[in-house]
Amino acid sequence: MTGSYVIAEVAARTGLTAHTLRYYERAGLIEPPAREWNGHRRYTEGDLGMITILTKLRATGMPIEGMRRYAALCRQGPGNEAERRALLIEHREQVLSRLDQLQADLAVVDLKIEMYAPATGSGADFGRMEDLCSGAQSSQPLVT
Amino acid sequence: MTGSYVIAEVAARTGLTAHTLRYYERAGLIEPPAREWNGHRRYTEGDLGMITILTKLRATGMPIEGMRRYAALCRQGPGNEAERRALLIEHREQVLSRLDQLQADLAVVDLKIEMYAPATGSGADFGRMEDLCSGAQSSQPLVT
DNA sequence: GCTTGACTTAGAGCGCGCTCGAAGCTGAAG
DNA sequence: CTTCAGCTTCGAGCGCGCTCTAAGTCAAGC
Repeated sequence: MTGSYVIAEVAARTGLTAHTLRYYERAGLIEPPAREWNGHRRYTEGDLGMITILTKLRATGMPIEGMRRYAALCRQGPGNEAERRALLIEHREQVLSRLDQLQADLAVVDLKIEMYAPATGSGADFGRMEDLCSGAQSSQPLVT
Repeated sequence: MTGSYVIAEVAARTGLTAHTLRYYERAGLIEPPAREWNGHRRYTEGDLGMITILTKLRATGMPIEGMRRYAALCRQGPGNEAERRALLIEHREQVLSRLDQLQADLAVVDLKIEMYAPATGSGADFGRMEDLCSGAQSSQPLVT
């Protein structure tokens, strides 16, 4: 029947390790799930869903603290959907600008790759590498 | 005369700190630059170019070790352009697949955002959050 | 002459996100 | 009864990429 998983099953389904799941729980990202009589965690389908969305937030670069805040809102129950939404939207904005930056930086790498291209008909001669990237950087924290 | 910078100038232009520049040097990413009589580093225009491309590699998620390998090839001098190119191309592949994954994960977040949308004409009723993300994950290391 | 500030070195410390180890309990299999 | 696998807790350790401290040198300005 749908809806009861021991930690190893959740690990298998979410791609996290059992260790990480416990860590997330300690960190306040996950509701402490119900326990069996012997103390073993029993995760519900809903837990699984929450964990999954958390992994997506993590995968898109949200720091643990942000996840914690989102999880706190969810735990508060209905009524704060606007806040949750705002949190996610702000995160999305950040991801999008990270994506933009990433593509810009990658473009420079691409240019460099072309400079290394074995002599093609296009006659790409070797410019000096420093001509590639002039001007001050964005002085951002170099987030990945 | 273009082409002589003390460390603070390089820091200003690259967005790195002087500390980080020295660290990169220690780590084998940067050629130890020439020194003035008093021991102060003097970076050339070429150094600046190299550092800049390194920051692009870093910004696109290349680990220090990869940068070190690229820098080593560059330091070896001409003749290994194919190798450098291959290294950069492999990196590009990785960045591109990271971008894909990032977009996929972001799409899930977007979906979630829509679920939180204030009641629109489209009548988005609240599905259960776990319906969003079913199935096993990619079990990837959750790279950012 | 003294202070200030930019540089030098070696090496320690930190923040993040896990990751792992040790010791202990339980239930089932041999 | 023994062994094994899988869970439990607590807390330490780790890898990465910086980031900072301390102590020293030198040059210029007041």
